[in-house]
Order: sequence, then structure tokens, then C-alpha cells
Amino acid sequence: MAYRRTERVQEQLQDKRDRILQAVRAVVSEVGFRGAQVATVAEAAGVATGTIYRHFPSKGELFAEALALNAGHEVSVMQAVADSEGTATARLADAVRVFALRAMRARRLAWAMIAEPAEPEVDAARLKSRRAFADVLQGLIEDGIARAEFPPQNARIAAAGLIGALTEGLIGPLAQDAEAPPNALSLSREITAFCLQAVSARPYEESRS
Amino acid sequence: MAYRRTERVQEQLQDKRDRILQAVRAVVSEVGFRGAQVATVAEAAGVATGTIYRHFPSKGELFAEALALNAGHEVSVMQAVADSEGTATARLADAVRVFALRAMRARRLAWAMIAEPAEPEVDAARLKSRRAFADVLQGLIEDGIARAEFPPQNARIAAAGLIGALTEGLIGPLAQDAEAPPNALSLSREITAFCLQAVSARPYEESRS
DNA sequence: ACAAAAAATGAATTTGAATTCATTTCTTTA
DNA sequence: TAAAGAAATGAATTCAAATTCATTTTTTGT
Repeated sequence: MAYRRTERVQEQLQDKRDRILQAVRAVVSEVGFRGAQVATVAEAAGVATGTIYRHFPSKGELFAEALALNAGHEVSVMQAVADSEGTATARLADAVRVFALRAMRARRLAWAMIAEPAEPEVDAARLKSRRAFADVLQGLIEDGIARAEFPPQNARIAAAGLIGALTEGLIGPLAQDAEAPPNALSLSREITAFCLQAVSARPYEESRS
Repeated sequence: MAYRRTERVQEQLQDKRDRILQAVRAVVSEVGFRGAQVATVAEAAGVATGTIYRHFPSKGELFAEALALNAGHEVSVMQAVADSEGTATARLADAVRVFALRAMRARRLAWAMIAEPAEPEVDAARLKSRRAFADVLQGLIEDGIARAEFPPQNARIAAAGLIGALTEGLIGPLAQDAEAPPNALSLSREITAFCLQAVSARPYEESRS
């Protein structure tokens, strides 16, 4: 016996794997999923193309894992805000504002994480993370209803609506090339205001058919 | 001279072109942009693959034209509702409800039209149509503010928010595999309620930083 | 220092789909 | 009905990118 995987090698391997995942993040931040090629990721990670395949079975699984990692982190940030002290209204405002500010700091990445279709494995991973975001908001809305801060409403629908509004308003196609690329602070303030308004309103009676 | 393009031929050509555009619609309804291949479209249109290229310069331009055609139609339907009689509230409710019902009748197509990334030309065409949808809603919201039916608010942001909420709630990933695929009528009613609530609410003072 | 085993490499291969183009079919006019 | 020109065809080509794999480099234990 002349070789055995030592702990040191084990760590180097883990490091390299992590560096590859970070490289995906960096590349996707630049060019989104659409433009992200395995060769580019390899270069960014400082390894050969073939090395990627010694750590991940396919492009789809690599990218899906990278997405799960990043989106999972954002979800826990949002969850932490949701679990903090204060009224449901304030916590919802904060959750939305924090999400908005972080997303705007890296719009391309945020859009890729939350909306941009890619390989099927990536889409599946995003579905999970999206539902996780929605669940956090839904919990917050239900809490607000229970405390009578918001009127009774379908919390599930409202949460989906907020996710959609955030996506569209912050990082969606319409937000991409706004004539005057608005500053992150004021945009996030306006989106937050919209989101609060969206859940707080008194309900309305249907008018015509 | 032994050949000249007669009017009859001209019409046949136009017909074939239209049939190809319709075939794109049909194929995209089934498999979205992701799964739509030129060969499949050709088959659906009953022509050879090469024929597509006698009518359109590239896949991207073909698909972009098909999108512009369909989305343009939906925009004018929404505009017609927006221009009808009644309070701004009622017209907004109707515009949203009509959009929702029509979208749900063909979810895959609707999602492709409004959200699914594809070739760059397609994305560009969608940007236009999306802005057109948003403009209709924005006009309606501004009207509602002017009539004091809605509180003052950033109509542009609110319109983007409504588009996002519609996309997410009706045809977005979360709506795709809802455990019990909810019936179109009740879902559209709930989304409509959310949208009205979203613009009608009294504004809220920011809480913490 | 050497042999055994693993890991990394990157050029070559594979793959899947868009696009082309030589050939065939259809239309028109004389 | 024949020749000229268009239009349609679909198999072959091109192209871009993922994946593979024979070769090289690194690591380990004796």
C-alpha cells in the first residue's frame, strides 16, 4: 500500500470543491446562468475543465448545488429577520427591505437565483428555495393577521404576490434598464412601501363579473 | 420572362408564414421556449425545416415575432378593458381578472410569453410587451389616484408589483404544481382581490432602519 | 528514491440542435 | 407543353458547448 487519502488531501479536496462553487457564484454574477459555461467556471476556479467533473457529476448538478447554497443563505437571513422582535408589520417591512437591498447589491446574481431558468436540476433547486422564501413571508403574514395588524386574507396568495412584486420591481426585466438606474436605497424603500400596502389594505368587494 | 409572383402565390406565402407563427404558438403552449425546436415547429406547421428559413431569418427572430403577435393581442385586450366604463377600481379588477382567466386557460404559453427567457431577440420582444402590460396598469392606477379611489402612491412601482404578483401567483413556478391545482375561477378571484388590496391600502410609515 | 495510487489536466470526442444548400417540386408565361 | 424562375425539401453540415479519457503530475508509504 503506497497511497491513502490523508486528512490533508481530504481538506484540499473540500477546498477545491468549495472554490468551484464560489466560482460558479462569481461567474453567474457576471453573466447569469445563460452565459455560464463549465470552461469559464473552471478558469475562474483556477482548475482544468476536467477537474470540475471529478467533483460534480454534471453541469446541472454543480449549478443546482451552487444555487441551493446561495439561496439557502438568503432564506436564512430573511428567516432571521422574520424571527426577530417587533410587530409583524415592522418585521415584514424589514424582511422585504433586507431582501431588496441585498438583491440590489448583486442584481444579476439575484435574478439568476430567483428567476432565471437554467438546467432542469437548477430549476428544481430554485423551486425549493422560492418556496422557502414564500414560506417565510407567509408565516409573517399569518402572524400579522393573528395579531390583527393585517386584515384577514389568503396568506399564501399574498406571499406569492409579494415574491412576485419583489422579483419584478427589483430585479426583473423592467428594473434592468430603467432610464435612470434608481439608487438602491430609494427603490428598496418604494418596493417596501408597496409590499406593506399590499398586505395591509382593507379588502374590497368584487364589482362586476 | 416565364415566372412572376402572382397575387395568389403572394397569399399562399403569407398563409404559410402565418401558419408557421401559429405553429410556434402551439408548440410553445406544449413545451415552452425551452423545448421548442425549429424541427418541431416545422412539423407542426406541416412544412420542411428548411422552409422556416425561407420565411424567417433565424429561430430567434421567428420566435420573437410569434411572441410579439400573441402578447400584443393580450395587451390590447387588457387595454380595451382599461378603456371601458366604470370606476378605476372596477376597471382594474376587470383588467386583472381577464388577464388571469386568459392566462390560466393556457398557463404554459402565458408563462413563456411573460417570463420564460429564451433567445436574445425573444427576450427583447418580451421586454416591450411586458412594459406595455405595465403601462396599461400604470395608467389605470394613475387614474384611480386622480379620482381619489386609491391613495397617492408610486404608480410605476405599483404596476410592476401587480405584474409580478400576477406572474408569480398565476403562472409562476409556485403555481405550477400546487398540490391541488386550484380551479381557475377561484384562483383568479383571489389574485384579483390581492391586486386590489395592493393598490388600495393606506400607506404605512417606515418603522426601523 | 521508488512504486503505487489518486488527482488533475486539457485536447479530443460527443452531442444536440440550428442552419445551409444541392436537388426536387411547383408556378407562370409564351 | 416547355422553359424559366421560385419555392420547398430534408439530408448533410456547422457550431457551440458538455463530457470524456489517455496522459501527466502529485501524494503517500516503504
